[in-house]
Amino acid sequence: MSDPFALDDWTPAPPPSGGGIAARAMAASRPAVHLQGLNPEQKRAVETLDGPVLVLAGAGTGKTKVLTSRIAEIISKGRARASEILSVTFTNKAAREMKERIGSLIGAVGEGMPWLGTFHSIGAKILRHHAELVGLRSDFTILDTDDQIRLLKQILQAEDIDEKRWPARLLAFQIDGWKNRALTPEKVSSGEGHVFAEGRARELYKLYQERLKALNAVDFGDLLMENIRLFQENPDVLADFQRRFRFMLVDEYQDTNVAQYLWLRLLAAGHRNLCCVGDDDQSIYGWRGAEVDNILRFDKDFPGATVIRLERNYRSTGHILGAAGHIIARNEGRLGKTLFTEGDEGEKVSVACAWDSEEEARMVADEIEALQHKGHALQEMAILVRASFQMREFEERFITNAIPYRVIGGPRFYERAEIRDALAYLRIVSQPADDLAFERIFNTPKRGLGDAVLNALNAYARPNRVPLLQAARVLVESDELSSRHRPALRGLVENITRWASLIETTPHHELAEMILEESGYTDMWKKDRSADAAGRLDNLKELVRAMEEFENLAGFLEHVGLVMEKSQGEGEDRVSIMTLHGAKGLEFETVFLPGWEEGLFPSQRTLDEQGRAGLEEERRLAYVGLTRAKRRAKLYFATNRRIHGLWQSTIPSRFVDELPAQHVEVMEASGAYGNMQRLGYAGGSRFEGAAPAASSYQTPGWQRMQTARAQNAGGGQASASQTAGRSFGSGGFGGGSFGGGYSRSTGRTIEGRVLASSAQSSRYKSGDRVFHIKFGPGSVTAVDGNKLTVEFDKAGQKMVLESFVQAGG
DNA sequence: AGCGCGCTCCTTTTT
DNA sequence: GGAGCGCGCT
Repeated sequence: MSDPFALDDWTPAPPPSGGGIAARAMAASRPAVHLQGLNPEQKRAVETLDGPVLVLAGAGTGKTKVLTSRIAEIISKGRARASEILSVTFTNKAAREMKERIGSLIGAVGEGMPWLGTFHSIGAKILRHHAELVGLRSDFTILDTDDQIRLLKQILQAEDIDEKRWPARLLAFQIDGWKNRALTPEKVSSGEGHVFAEGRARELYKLYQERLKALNAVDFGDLLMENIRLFQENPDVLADFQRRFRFMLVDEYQDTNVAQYLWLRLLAAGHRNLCCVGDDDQSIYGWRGAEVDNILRFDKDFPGATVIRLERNYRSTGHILGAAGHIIARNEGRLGKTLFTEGDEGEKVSVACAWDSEEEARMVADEIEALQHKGHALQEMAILVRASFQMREFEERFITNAIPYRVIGGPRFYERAEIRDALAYLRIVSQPADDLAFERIFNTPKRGLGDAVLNALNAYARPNRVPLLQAARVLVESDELSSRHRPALRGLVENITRWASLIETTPHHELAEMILEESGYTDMWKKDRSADAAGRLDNLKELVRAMEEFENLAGFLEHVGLVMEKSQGEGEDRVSIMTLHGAKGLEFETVFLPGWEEGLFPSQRTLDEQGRAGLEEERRLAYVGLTRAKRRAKLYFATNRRIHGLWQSTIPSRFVDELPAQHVEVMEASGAYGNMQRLGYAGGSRFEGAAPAASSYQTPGWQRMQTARAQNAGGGQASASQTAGRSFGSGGFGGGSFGGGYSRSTGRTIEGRVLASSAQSSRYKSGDRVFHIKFGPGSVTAVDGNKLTVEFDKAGQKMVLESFVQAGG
């Protein structure tokens, strides 16, 4: 097995040379490639190496260029080796991009950037190396959201908490929230602990952490939180890392949460060479724990920090920047930047009104076709929506118009049921103690094993503190199971054992193929008549193919949860459909922004839950959307929209009103739709009469809109109260991950319901009278470890487990 | 153990 | 409007 922590990687570097002579000579002898083409601010951001630096990089100002050039600068000046630079990103995509760009900047040296990665992958790497210090083994499993919820469900059931009233998802959300703030169960304030299940939240959180430890598992939040604990409890370990990381770089700093901030602060306390790059105006992840405050107070957290603003935009036209800048200027509590361009003004941002969402989609589709005829590539166009339910309408329209499109987002590859099943097989083979994996595949494909068998396994496993697989091994040798269940379970156990024995000798992707074949898993899908079965089989093949890129099974499993992504039809000329969130960091010639209506965008729910802060975040989202456009931004709103099945009349988003008239052009309704449009919005819209004059922007329509808005809000439409009353956070998490019903039938564990008294070895001897739950009274005739041979009064001679009998009878 | 009905929910998403 | 989930029936 290759060790990702090559010893060399961990030996302290020679003392900092402050720019070795050789390095300096090299730097002087040839022009520094990485400094070419940087503007003065960028150059300053690249060359200010010492001390804390905050680079406020507006949209399209060359942020990634600065980050990668800075790394090149550090290395070429000989200030640190590649292995002494920590650079963190949020997504694997960003990390990959940086690796590629560094590679092309500094060539072969770039290969050795072992500490470039996401917060989570770097956290995992550190944790694996010091697992024992936080009560884990180094082969710990990383649970994803799905596993997390399954585990919480078990705990809720064991604690007799009504899952209807207190859904596991809500608890998961709550726990994630605490972990985002680096709060261990002990640190959760008792007030906050009361938010769930009559004040039992804290206790449940604690139970959950105990279960994780028992399973040798961590969830995503732990990857950071356990790192912090590791550092705080082991100053020597922390000091090692502080010494090691001579330079630290952080991308998208505005998205960091409290835990990430603490982690960075601990590590940066050594050399203090921390460079954070971000844009407070693009902070759109507050709802999942990001603290804009981190970036706003950077210079207080890190006294003496150099703050550099990048405001020269290389992406968008003047009109687009003007519109975006005017909107974002309404936010309070920002550091303040004004983007400018030396390019042309370009086309004005257009705003158009549709009667309903169907017409909106049609207008967009027509526009796309018109642009296409003028020779524009579909690849350079994107539809950015606020919520994914808006996507369907566009897909339908594009299908009828035969416009090729791709939906970005959607369920991720490794969240798909068939992939998770396959991974569970690989996990149980590679880590026999992985109970969650065992439970998942235990009756998938169907083997006639259900809750009854799982309960029996647990009844043995828990008191004896052995994994379920081990319990199964023991139980199939006894008569505890009916003649129907035993062969099925035995078959599974023997298969797993055999597969495990092949790990060392069989190439891992071949082993995977063998497992999927022999377990009957591929057959299960081959027999499945549903429409998506073929796609699932393809996905399984894709999974096996992806495995080939990894060195071994363990290496693959480590990365799959954190890193794997689905590659979909890249390179083809298609229109992209995605959410505004998903569009961050991307750019397109033409951007369509539909659904600018009150309630949808800004989202009513965000407003209800987070008030002013929520509104500002929505406004940043609008800013992000507009600044994705290089040459054309086209906004739309509909006057009617079906929400939750009912038609509702809607009013234009306040963000439409916030657009500056001089950068905006109001589109006239064209052709057949015009009439409908007026019908739909009698009297309210400044788009009525459709005079695109700037003046129509200022007051009259605005006043009426305010009235309409007030009426809408006051009119007590169910939406507001309904929304407020609903518990939050229950939606979301990759809807499709649990696909078919089959995956649920793996059953659940009733935890803590121990059927038999606890087992101690050799409690019984020959001749003892015992009572068995199933077989009734009998006499022990032989003892073999924890297995008893009993002559039952009614059932005859059986071999049973000690933990299933009681003395007497 | 497996199917089918009916109830409830319904932003954004990474790791 | 539609999908998922749980329960209850067979």
